[in-house]
Amino acid sequence: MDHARAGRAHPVTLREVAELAGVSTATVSLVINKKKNARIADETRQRVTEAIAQLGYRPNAMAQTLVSGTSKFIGLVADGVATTPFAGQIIHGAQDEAWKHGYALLIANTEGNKDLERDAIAMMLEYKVRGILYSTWFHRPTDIPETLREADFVLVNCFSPDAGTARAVVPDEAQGGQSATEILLRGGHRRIAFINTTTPAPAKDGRLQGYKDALEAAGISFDPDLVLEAYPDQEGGYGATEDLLKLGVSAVYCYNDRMAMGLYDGLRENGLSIPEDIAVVGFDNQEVIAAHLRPPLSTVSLPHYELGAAGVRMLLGIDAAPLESAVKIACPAVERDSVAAPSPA
Amino acid sequence: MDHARAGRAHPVTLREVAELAGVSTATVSLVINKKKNARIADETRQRVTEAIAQLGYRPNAMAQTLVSGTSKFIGLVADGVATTPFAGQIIHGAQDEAWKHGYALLIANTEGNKDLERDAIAMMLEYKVRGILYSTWFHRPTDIPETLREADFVLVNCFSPDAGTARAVVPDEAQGGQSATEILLRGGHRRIAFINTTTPAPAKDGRLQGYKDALEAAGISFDPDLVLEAYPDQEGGYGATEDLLKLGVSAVYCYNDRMAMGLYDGLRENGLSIPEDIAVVGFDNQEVIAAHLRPPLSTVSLPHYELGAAGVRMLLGIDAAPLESAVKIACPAVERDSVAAPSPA
DNA sequence: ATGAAAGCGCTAACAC
DNA sequence: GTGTTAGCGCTTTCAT
Repeated sequence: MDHARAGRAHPVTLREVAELAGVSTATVSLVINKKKNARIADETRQRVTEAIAQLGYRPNAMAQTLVSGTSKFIGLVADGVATTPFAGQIIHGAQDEAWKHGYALLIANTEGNKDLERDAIAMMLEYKVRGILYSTWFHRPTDIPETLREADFVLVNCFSPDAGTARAVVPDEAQGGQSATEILLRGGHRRIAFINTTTPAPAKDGRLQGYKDALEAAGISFDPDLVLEAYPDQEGGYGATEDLLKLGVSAVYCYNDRMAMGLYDGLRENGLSIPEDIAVVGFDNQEVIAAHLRPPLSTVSLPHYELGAAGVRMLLGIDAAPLESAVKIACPAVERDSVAAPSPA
Repeated sequence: MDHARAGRAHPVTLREVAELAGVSTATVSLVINKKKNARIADETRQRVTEAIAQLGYRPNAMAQTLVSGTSKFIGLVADGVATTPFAGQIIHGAQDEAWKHGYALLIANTEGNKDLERDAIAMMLEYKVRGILYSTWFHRPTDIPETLREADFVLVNCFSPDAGTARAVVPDEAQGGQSATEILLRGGHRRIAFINTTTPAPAKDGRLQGYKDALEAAGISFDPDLVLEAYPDQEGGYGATEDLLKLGVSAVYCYNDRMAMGLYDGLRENGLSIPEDIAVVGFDNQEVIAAHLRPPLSTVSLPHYELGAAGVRMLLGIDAAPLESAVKIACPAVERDSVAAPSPA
């Protein structure tokens, strides 16, 4: 029988294992860490392994870290990703990738509270994290807390207004906007409206730019009258219905899925059906919504998971991370049924 | 000027602070930890404080932990809370509460992978966590991994089938179901349908029980014919419309918000309006959906944030945590506009 | 009121 | 091949 539980009362130490196995602590350390050029007799290794199992020994990571100077932790400070439905995927992606490289995630949600943020960063520094991922729940410029610079860090889903001063990874809004528009273009639409947000943000500019790019590539000239603006939620989308209808378009690209959801209601109230009477695409690919609207919404995905994963890769030096400008992650199109297949020519 | 950044190259140690201040390391340790009965001359304390600031000293938490034997970490292993939109609030609640007591959260998302789970728990044990919160993204019974017992732990949003063997905190499904039904009862409805889920789970039984309890308390006898079942998502709710309409009820209580969302579509297609023709309430209070449906959905909240917070309180011994049965957290009603005020008598 | 010294559990030279 | 030993940075008696 083993003593797997012994750890609770009095943690088993390396020394105890060594004593039981009748070897020195150095030897035990060597077999545990499977050092390549550690020539250990098979018989000895055997005895040690047994002793470890028998005592239910677990290395004390704190002691290991103390010796090596740096822990196997990666800190993730978030201003609200844990709070926000889908941005939580940033955590998920970071945690998976970190784990893959033997790191554990230490997270702190600050809700934008600067004091809390400072404390969180201090805590991470004290625990000798390998580095810190500083993330925001929506893509935006951000100030970099002074103390953050004491650590190795990368900005995730945000970037510094002072270029060349920090590594960062953000979604490629323009490409996303272009992909969204292209879904409509492929559906045979030529006169396409864009309901943008009223709120200033990189996404606002990027998604509009992508729309223009797609139009241009298709040889359609941009018509500013086809761009509406509304608050980026269901109510905003619903409220934009009337103005949209005056435009005489056959398709709409919405700034986000929530607006598309509201627009669905507005359109339906006007007796219009999707995609027959009007095609719509959203942006964000907010699962609960997009996948389950009637009809399911074609949209473009905000790559939160990838942002988190890329962030740790950049932090660990696995992916290149230029200081000059943020790395952009693609926003892949997710086609569902809110855009009909093009009618045969 | 200070050397706040010095930490990067060569972390400042206690010893260096001591040297600069011209005192022993013991003294520095004392002023840092503000020991109560440490009589330190004001002047000395002053010099130490200055030295700390000047060098930008940060305690090495690993060394502190090594000495004390237990870290200021609380582990959170989740089978998918980071992945699932609203269950992420468990992380949020746990993190806030942990922080409040000076603990940091170490999280691991296992996606239900048992190997990963074992590794995650091992890692937490090695980092000498104060305890572990073992959580699931939906309320359900769960097996307790052997190694988990090596730590202090509490189950969050799940419970052990073997009663009396683990501390646990779960949502009070029955009370929630009762509250949901009561919203309808208060709206003057007497003939109320319940669209339950087809998937077996504590929620299925609890939410039904609550419905029965509310009816009974109102003196209405339970009619099994008024209970439908469907898959717990939008499509399920939409698909149940037809059967529901045959029941001749004036109100429906849906197993969750997603079903309610689908039902909205079904009802609308039948020319029925909410809440005039039929009142509906959901369950879960999934923000993106419930708050933004047309009309906004009255529902009952799954207390994820509270579950996380209560979990750490139980772990730290702040809240009582009986071993016999899971602690239940209330699911508060959130009234919006999908149920009309009762018509005056 | 402050310093000296032991040691927390582990790793890494360096012996033998 | 394996043991000895010196720390990693800190806390904590115990002296003084």
